[in-house]
Order: sequence, then C-alpha cells, then structure tokens
Amino acid sequence: MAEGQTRRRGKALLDAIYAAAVAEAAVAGPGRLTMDAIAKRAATPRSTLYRRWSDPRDLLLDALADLHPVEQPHPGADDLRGDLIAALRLMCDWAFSDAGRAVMAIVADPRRDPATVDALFERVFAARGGTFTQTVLRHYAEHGQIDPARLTPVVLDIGEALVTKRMMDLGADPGDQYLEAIVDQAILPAIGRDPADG
Amino acid sequence: MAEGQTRRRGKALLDAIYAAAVAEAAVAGPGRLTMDAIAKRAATPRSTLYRRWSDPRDLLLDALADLHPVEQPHPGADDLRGDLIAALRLMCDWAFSDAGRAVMAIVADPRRDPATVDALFERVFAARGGTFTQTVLRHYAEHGQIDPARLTPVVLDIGEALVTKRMMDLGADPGDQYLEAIVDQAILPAIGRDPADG
DNA sequence: GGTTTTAGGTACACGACTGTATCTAAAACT
DNA sequence: AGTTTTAGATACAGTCGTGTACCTAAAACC
Repeated sequence: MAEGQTRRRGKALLDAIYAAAVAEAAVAGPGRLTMDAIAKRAATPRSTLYRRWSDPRDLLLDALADLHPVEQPHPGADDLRGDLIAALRLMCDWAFSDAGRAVMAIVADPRRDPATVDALFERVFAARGGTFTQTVLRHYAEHGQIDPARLTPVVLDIGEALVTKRMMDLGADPGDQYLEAIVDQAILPAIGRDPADG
Repeated sequence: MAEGQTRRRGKALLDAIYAAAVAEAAVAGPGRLTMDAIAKRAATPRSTLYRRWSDPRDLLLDALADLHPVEQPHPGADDLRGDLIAALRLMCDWAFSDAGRAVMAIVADPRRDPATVDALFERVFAARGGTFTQTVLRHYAEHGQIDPARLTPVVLDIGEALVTKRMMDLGADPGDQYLEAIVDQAILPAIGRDPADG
C-alpha cells in the first residue's frame, strides 16, 4: 500500500473476508479450505482472521449466512409448468455460484459432522421459505390447483433431486431442455397431472 | 517385523494398498487424500506407492476399479414395486460402503476435473448394466409390463436422485419407509402406474 | 488532540505431506 | 545356488498451513 493507503475496517473488511472464504471454498472444496488461502485472497494478514474465528469452517459458515439470500421463485397464477421450470432454472444458477458450490461441497463431505450441516441449514436456509420447486408447488396448492395431499416430502424434492444428480453426473448445468423433461416426466406425473394422460 | 517377517508382494500387497486408499478416501474425502496417509494405513513405505502411481487420485481410481463389483438387483417377474424398493435398498447399502462414500466425494468435489469423473464412470460403472432402478425398470419393460417410451433418462434417474439427495440432506440412510415412498410417490407415477389412480 | 481500537505487516517454531534417494533383504525366477 | 526383482526402512530438503506473538499505524471515539 504505497500510496492509496486506505485501511479497511468493520463491514468493508468483513465483506472482503466473506467473499474470499466463499470463493476459496468453491474452488478448493471446504476440505481444502485454509485460513492461509482465505487471508491471501482477502489480502489481509492471518492474524486478523484468527482474531475472529478459530477455524476455516466457522468462518465459512458465517460467510454463507451473511450472503445475499438466494433469489426466490415468484409463481404466477396459471402456469404451473412454466413456474416449475423457472424455479429449477433459479436453482441451477444458484448452484453454480460460489455459494452454491460451497454448500454442495459441505453437504457431500464425508467428514462433515451433523452440527455443521445443521448450522448450515438453520443459518442459511431457514430464512428462505423452502426449496425452489417447493415454493411453487405450495403456491398452486394454496390456490386449489394441486391436491395438497400430493405434496409429500418425496414429491417436494423430486425436482431438486434430479437437478442435483444431473449436475453431479455431468459437472455442468443440466440445460433448459433437461429441466423441462424433469417437470414433464417426473414432477407433473407425481402430482397427478401426467402430460401423457389425456 | 521382528519375527513373523513375511513380505507382501504382488496382488496381496496391491489389495492392501487399494483397501487403504478407499478407506482413506471415505474417511478424509479425496480432497484430503494423501500418499502419506494411504501408505501409513497400508503399512507400506511411500516409495512403494510412488513406484506405481504419481498421485493419490490415480491410485484411488485404480483402487475403485479393482473393487468387487456392486451387487446387482435381480428382478423377478411380477413384483415391480418390491423389486424397485429392493434396488434402492441395494443402492443405499452400497452408498454407505467405503467405495460408495469415496465415489460420492469424488463426484461432488468442486475441484474435480472431467477426465477424472469420466475415468471413474468408464472404469467403475461400465462393467455394470446401469444404475440400480434402471436394471429393474428395463427388465420389466422387456417383459412388456412397462411402456419402454416411458423410460427416459429422467425417469431412469428418479430413484437414485431422490436417494442421493436424501442422503446428502440427512447424512444417513433414508430408511425403508422413505424408499417405499420414493417408489410409490415418484417412480410409479412417472411410468404411468400411479397408485393414487384406480 | 489525545486515546482506544484494530488492521497491516512480519517473524517464528511446529507439524504434515511431498518427491527423491538410498540401502537391505525377502520373494520369485532360472 | 545364483540372479533379478521389488518391498521394507530410513533419511532429507522443500513447501505449505498452523497458531502465536509482536510491533506499527490508520480509523474511530471522546
């Protein structure tokens, strides 16, 4: 800092640290997440990190909790199919963000401890109204267009599960065509609206 | 080795190394997999490992390829539902083996490169006839009990996807009741046999 | 303006893992 | 029995991450 020596502090510094942590986690996987790498990426000395957190996992959880909340689906009134596809699109976009990849890697970590995952779900997802297609399905059930009895935990998870698996298999975005296939061939039949029927 | 000094060689040694590699990967996650840890667990000097592999990832892929193949579902003739549930049960059991957890962690690794995953699929899964429920569904389609046109990539993946997601969410075995729910509420409706219909 | 807080910048000893390089002795082959 | 192969047991320098400590100077507070 030879000339423009401004010193970050408080929120500005925290934001830089959080961004660095999430970016590092997405690149390295939380298993390889280190204080050192976060500090380097945030261009701050490690001592600053150790003053607040004792371990990179704690830091990452704070970082994820602090992030802007995920964009929510905003279902309309009479396009269930389109709204479901849009919800899955939102999910894909989120999943390929740094935060999404960090969360994925935490959840799939064989060394994960239940406390970490619980903390993650409570702090990161509790604020949200549920999963992506869940929001849409509940909305249409409230408007009497879906039998609420159909919305079991299994059914509410179909879309997210298929998207997740496809991303794991391919390592890439499933693509809109595949999202449509998920809606037409799995979700709609499960709520009793099989497009193949009349 | 003071007294019973027998020296492993060839297959016996390889088996010990492979077992150690898979066990390490399952415990540590492939991201944290090190030559050192494998060598210690296999009680062999690192030099022995470096003579054959240059990197723990290569070693792990060989180890996974060498493993006993996964148990296959053996569908009967007239119990589609039961056979699907049994296939998902097989999948859960495999997923919680060392090999299953190692594979899961490889696939979910944000730092995975496509070549590794391709190699994994070719070498580990190519020998098998496909995924777990896939085997069952194809069997019943061949016997004329399912419309083959229904067996799209999405539909063939529903069971595995829901099991995978549930395991990631819970970090534990989904339990037989949940497997039944998957079959009844997701797979069967998707192939046009919705139990909720007449 | 003086004081308190806290980021920036180093340094250090420790441990883990890496590749490589020996040397030895047990298996395997002839 | 003699030879070849290769596992076992070190050792070593190099790199990376850890925690901790210490000093300095910029922000923030009064």
